[in-house]
Amino acid sequence: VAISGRYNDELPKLTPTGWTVLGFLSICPRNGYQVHQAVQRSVGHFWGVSYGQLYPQLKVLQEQGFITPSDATTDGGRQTSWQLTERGAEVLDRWLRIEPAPPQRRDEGMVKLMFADHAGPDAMLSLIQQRRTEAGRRRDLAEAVIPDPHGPDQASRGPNAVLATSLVRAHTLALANAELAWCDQAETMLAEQGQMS
Amino acid sequence: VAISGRYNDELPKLTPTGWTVLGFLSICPRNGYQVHQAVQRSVGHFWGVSYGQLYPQLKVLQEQGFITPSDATTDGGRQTSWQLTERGAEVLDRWLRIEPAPPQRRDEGMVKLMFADHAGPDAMLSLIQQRRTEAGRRRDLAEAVIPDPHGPDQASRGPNAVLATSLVRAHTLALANAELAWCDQAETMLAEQGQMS
DNA sequence: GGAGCCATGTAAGTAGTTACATGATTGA
DNA sequence: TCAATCATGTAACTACTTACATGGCTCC
Repeated sequence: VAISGRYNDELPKLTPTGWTVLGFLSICPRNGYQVHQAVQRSVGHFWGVSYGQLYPQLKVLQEQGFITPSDATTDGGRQTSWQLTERGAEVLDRWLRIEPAPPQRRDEGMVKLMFADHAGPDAMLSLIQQRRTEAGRRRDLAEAVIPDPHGPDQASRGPNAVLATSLVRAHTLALANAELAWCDQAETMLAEQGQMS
Repeated sequence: VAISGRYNDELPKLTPTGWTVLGFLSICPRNGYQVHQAVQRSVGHFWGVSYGQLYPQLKVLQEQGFITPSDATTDGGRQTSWQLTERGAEVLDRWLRIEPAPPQRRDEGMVKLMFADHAGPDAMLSLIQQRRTEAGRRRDLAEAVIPDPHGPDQASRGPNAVLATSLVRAHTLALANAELAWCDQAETMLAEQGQMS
């Protein structure tokens, strides 16, 4: 069934994390540790990358020829800084154009709230307050990140790169604020219910 | 090291999905298929339960003595309706009181947006529009669910049960609306950027 | 000379999805 | 009688996390 030499549009199989790593290396060369940091800082709350995934995936990316040790690895060579190859940039571009997997959420706190009436109003209140703290922290973190057009993450990228970063930040803020507003609403409703009984 | 007879506060090990199933059975007796439906309908967009998890977990729950075939299994016995045992209600209550796992998100679309400047403004726009459709669908679904105080899901539960359902619904709506608002904002910003270049 | 960060990895375990398989019941 | 829905399950696979292990560098 093979139509030889015509597999240009078949994407190599990488885990989602692998693609993410490739994406972060497309911004600037980094070692594994720095990739981890960058992920945490910028997309940490909707995409995690643990070391248990990171280093094996770096190896895979290299084997596929998508990344190569950077010229800038001036240090003794202990830590290796990785950069995209031309082929890496190519496949990344193609990956970006195919439809993303639908977002997944696993929100145990919300599930608990669904049944928390069994445990009484105090349990419900506690669940709401936990959300508030978490959402507040998320908002503060996102607010602290001011996209610096001259930082290593933005330099030598087009103006759209700054835009992309801003959009992601705005998204985090929008959702965090919505969550906080919901917390207020929820507490009010809970209090009202309490008065009636 | 065992202090005999004093392990009252150790919770049995179930997967998060197992607890969720137990929670849904605490509302009213159901068979596996119905649990799946109920989960989809009410918490589907932040908690999924696949059959590959569901049926094995039902078996575990039974082995632990947390659920038992319902008296209401009037049918020939082909499909079994499950209900909580007293012990099941007890452990559920304790599970509700311990702190929920932090929410997990895996949002590939957002990650792509982060790098989508490589692929051009059209790719960015497409990612935003996909989010819009998805968020719209989510909002419409949540809006359609009017908590019915007399339905099988609410009957014989206290007033707080209706409250809990409403809170979850409000949460879904709040986040979906925030997402939609962000989409508008994002498209505007993208258009502005386009004019400048 | 010790605390804390930088840096790289591996092994075992967990939680979950997908695809497959089967068959009964119901309504058009 | 055929399609759709109801109903129950298993096997293989995937992606990810946690815990562990190691060691260098830096600043106080």
